[in-house]
Amino acid sequence: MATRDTAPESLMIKQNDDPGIFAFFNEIGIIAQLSQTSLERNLPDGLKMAHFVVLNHFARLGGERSPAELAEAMQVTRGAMTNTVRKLQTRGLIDVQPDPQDGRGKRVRLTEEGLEVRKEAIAAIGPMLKDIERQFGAGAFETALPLLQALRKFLDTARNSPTT
Amino acid sequence: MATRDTAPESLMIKQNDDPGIFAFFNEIGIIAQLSQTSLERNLPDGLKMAHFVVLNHFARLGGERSPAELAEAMQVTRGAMTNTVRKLQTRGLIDVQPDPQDGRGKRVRLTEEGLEVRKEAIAAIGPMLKDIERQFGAGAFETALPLLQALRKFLDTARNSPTT
DNA sequence: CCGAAATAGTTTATCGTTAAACTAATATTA
DNA sequence: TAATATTAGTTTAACGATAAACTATTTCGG
Repeated sequence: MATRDTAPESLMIKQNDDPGIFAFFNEIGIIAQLSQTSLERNLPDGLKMAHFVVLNHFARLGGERSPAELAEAMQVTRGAMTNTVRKLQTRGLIDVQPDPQDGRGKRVRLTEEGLEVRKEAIAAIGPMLKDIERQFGAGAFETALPLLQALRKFLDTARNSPTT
Repeated sequence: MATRDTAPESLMIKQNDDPGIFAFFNEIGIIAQLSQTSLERNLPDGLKMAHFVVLNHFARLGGERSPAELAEAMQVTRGAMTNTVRKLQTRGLIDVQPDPQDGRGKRVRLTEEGLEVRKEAIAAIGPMLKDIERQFGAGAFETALPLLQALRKFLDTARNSPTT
């Protein structure tokens, strides 16, 4: 019995140990989730963001890459990139060849069909992005970008240094 | 044969169709992923962010909630919250009772052990957050927060309106 | 040169998430 | 009040991610 069926305020925290930085990461996580699912709902052919991002990388920067380089650029594990590359290859959106210089490696590049699908994808999600831009103003995102980029680099560095 | 073994620059995009807003979402996604795995590596007992966030919610705001309310607050599906609630309950970190007012519903609240574990979690990830704060200054995150919160609300609203 | 260490990529197990189908209970309304 | 619609919560299938173990090459050092 006792007072066991209410028990709320006694379990509350009074002190402010939820600084802005935690709220910040919290929002980041939720936005990432919501924006990803929103965008994927509009992407053609059940294309996922993981795939689109690779197509986009190639389309913007050209050339060819090893899977390891792609994993580094997208900041995912190589295992994850193995899956992404396999999916894109199966769909004919990228071309994968053994690296003639290195028996362990592979070389990946965009196919014309990949470029085409990427174009469709851009067209498909463009309106949604424009919508958001209209609501917040394009400048808002460009303003926030530097902090995000710096933070990303910091986290990436921290990840590769065990005891920091 | 043809010229099929180089094929790079012809597949490049010249026009700037990668506005800041896309880079923004790109960074958001990567930061979410990196920060989540970094934080989870330090959380006690293999506690995941999904679990910690629920504990934190209760600890900060007190009271009790239905699983549906929790799902709404965390911006995940109810199916996801079903899993999270089950895990937390199994570990004794929350208490789950049938809702006496509604035969379909449940009422969830924090246990003392849940509060304790949350405290340990805060202690475990605190240094990492402090580290980041030291690098960027606490103000940087508070400055960026309003945009993120507004964007989160926008995406949440858009999600619930099919044709926007 | 040859054995050890590093590197490229794959595989397996585990996990959290969404979407959609499903059960059970409550509201609505005709 | 009886039929219908809505709501709470669960379950299943599919998917992308990490982490860690594993294979196959290449590089490096003695």
